[in-house]
Amino acid sequence: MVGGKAAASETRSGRGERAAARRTAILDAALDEFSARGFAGARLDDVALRAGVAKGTIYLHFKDKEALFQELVRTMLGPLIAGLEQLQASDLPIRTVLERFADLFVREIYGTRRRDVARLVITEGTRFPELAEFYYREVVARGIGAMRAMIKRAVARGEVRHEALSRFPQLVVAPGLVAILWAGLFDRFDHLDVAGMMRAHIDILLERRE
Amino acid sequence: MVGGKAAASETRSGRGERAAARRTAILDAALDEFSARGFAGARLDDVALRAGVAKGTIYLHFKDKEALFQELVRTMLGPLIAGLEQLQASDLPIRTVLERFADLFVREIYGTRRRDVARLVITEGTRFPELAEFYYREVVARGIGAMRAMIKRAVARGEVRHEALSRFPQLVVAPGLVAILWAGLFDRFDHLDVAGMMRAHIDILLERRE
DNA sequence: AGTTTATGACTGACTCGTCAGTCACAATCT
DNA sequence: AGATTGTGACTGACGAGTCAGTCATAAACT
Repeated sequence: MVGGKAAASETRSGRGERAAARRTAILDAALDEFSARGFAGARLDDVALRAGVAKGTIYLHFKDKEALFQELVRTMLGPLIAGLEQLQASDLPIRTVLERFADLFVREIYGTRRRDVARLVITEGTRFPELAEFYYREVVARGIGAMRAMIKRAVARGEVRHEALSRFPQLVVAPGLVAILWAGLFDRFDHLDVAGMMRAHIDILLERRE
Repeated sequence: MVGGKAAASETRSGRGERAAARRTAILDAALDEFSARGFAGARLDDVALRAGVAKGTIYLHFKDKEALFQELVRTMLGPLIAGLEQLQASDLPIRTVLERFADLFVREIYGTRRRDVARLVITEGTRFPELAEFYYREVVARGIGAMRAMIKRAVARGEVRHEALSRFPQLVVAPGLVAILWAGLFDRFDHLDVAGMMRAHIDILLERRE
């Protein structure tokens, strides 16, 4: 059992690594509990239990319940921003951009636990003005801005006929939101083919008929 | 004496009327509190205070906190269903239908407190499977069904070129959802012209360029 | 090397505020 | 009067946050 969690041999990985692993375990458990019960409904006792840690340990890593929640969102959604900036920079045909965007969404958000984090932002955002602002500044404003810039270029090139789209980039993103919420609320009654919907959406925006 | 609430056969301003007024006051107050703090975060003491009623009175009208919440949703969203059914029955051009639909949405949902109720369903739905199911059956399934039927007719008539739209009626409704969520989360940073967005959306769906 | 001392990560029983739900009594009707 | 409706102090459970104490490991010493 080399490299077992017991770590009979320590070398460089003594306390620091162990602490980081615990932090991660707590964040993982917190995501499960917050997703299932919401911020107010989640119990830190349960988070501790699920993380295999004593309740007090949580407070060694996070100031309080709210800090744990915010840290969770930042940790999960932060890395996503890079991908956004990247798309904006490129000067590809709009169809390619939108297809990549949809693909990124389905693979990196809808298909992962980030979907639950996104749902948490949506459902708890109103009660965390600070979090909503962070999310707006770091993700939404940039995303909308990038989208708007790309659409304007595409309109100028004649790739997109609907000039109004650049005034309402939200229209481009709307189906993604629906997908996230539908998954949590109604998928058990009526499964939604998200990838198919995104494809249809792009075809409509770009006026490809069938 | 069984049908208590319906028996308003007494004096014009009898007890039945007073009771109904109290019930309404409680529901109003509950909407405020649930909207502001979510289901778990709302306090019945505050609901009572806001309604100008003693806490015990709430329990004369509603079994418990959850029943109050569900009753609130049912009361506010129930009447809406009628409007939906009506649109479905008509055989108007698709553009007219969509314009009326958008108008109905902006005036009767987005512009009223029903917007908050809708947000509550979205944000709390996962924690109330029963409510989510009610909402799916009574509103979503019917709405999606009606929309699908109308789009199919429109496609057959040549009014709509995107056949895929009938497979994903969610695409038609998506901007409405975005509007509701945007209002609660980001409107203070960046105001969204909802009516304008809905108009643009319809133009895109129906391929009117500008 | 072995032995001792220092460190701080970790524990979990405890405290203390909070809040859904109750109930004995009061007010208001008929 | 009796019946109905309303009240708000009270209770019991629950859960966030604390802290005195434990123990594995690292550092210092011999």
